[in-house]
Amino acid sequence: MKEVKADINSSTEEKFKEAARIVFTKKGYAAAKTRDIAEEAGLNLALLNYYFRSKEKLFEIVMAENLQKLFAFLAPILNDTSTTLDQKVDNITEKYIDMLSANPNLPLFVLSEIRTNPERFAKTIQLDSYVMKSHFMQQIAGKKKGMNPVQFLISFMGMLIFPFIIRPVFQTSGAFKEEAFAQLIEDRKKLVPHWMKLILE
Amino acid sequence: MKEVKADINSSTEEKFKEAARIVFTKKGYAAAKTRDIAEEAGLNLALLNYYFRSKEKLFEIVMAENLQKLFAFLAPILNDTSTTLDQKVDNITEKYIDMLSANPNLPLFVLSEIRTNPERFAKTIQLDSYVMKSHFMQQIAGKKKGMNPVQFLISFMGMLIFPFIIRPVFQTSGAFKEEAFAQLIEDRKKLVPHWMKLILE
DNA sequence: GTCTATAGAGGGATAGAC
DNA sequence: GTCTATCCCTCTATAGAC
Repeated sequence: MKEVKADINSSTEEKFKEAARIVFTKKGYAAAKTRDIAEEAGLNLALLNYYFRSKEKLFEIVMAENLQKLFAFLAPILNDTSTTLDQKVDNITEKYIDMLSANPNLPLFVLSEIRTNPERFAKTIQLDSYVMKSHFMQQIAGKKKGMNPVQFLISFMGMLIFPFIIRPVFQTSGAFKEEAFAQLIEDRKKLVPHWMKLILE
Repeated sequence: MKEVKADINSSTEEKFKEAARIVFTKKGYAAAKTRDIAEEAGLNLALLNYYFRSKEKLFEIVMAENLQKLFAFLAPILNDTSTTLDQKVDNITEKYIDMLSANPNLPLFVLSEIRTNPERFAKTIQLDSYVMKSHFMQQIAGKKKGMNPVQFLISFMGMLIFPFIIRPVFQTSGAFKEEAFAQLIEDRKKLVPHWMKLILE
């Protein structure tokens, strides 16, 4: 079914996946045409179906990797019983901002697709075990008695993710240059942990 | 859902616009079919083109009203020179959460469409005059010398908007019931202003 | 494995009767 | 103003040559 080539990253299959990442992320599933993807990959349209059978299948593969990027590496941090709450906040902030800086369009793309087609994700996302009942959440509950830990979680995630979501607005309105935005993001590595600790005190 | 008097709200044109709001918001521009909209409106497909000439035109009308809802009522609050910074924070929080509760899918829909087609919005959004240089931003700059007011603005907006954006994730993952989410949102009317004032101290 | 050509369905838009 | 029928282009997917 699949021929193993010398260089994985330049294989036909990988070219399609990379092109699909770009086109899907830019336009969304419905507006992305298989022709766009083939052109972006510099390859023939028929080959796309030869390798992936359908647009839908290719999308599922790309999206699975995106979800992996967004959620997977959080689990071990959230459930590390050897770190304090403050250390977790520092750690997550640093790692998440770096990851999002490398993939700035990921959050809005993933969230858009979940919104327009929730059924597709119903089985994929398992917040309950890894996040909602994590050591991290228990630490929050222990630290600040009156507070609902979910409130803190949503606020913290929002502090990290929202700037990337709102970026297109600043960009198209001309209110912000690319470099100014990058600097603003970088500054948040210090600001966000500081603020979140204020909230927890 | 909308049960107002005869004339305007039950006119054919208004039925299409209401149906378009629903279908566009649910599926996004590209995935929404004009046939879906006509069916949702309980009207004939040909009539859609008779009234709006094209799918694109109908979308522009609906989106203009959405942008109005999202941004317009902020301007007078942000530029009210008779209120303190704290009052503005309270005021915006209350009004914005109410508006978003009534239109929970609005933010993600609008942001998705801006992302997939930024050109369409380049002229529409004028952050500069009404927001970036507002009395609100000047008050922040005056209150907390070292801080970039934009950092505060993004964080504040994120605190208000992000829960609505992330909701589909909690919903599809089954981690949250509808009522639990509504309560969580309601609680934020108190929490968010409290937190934002901590950050400003 | 890679190509050209095309089948076949979907969907935006219009003609024309009433 | 509202309908039915239909045009016609676009897009996914496949057949079949090489």
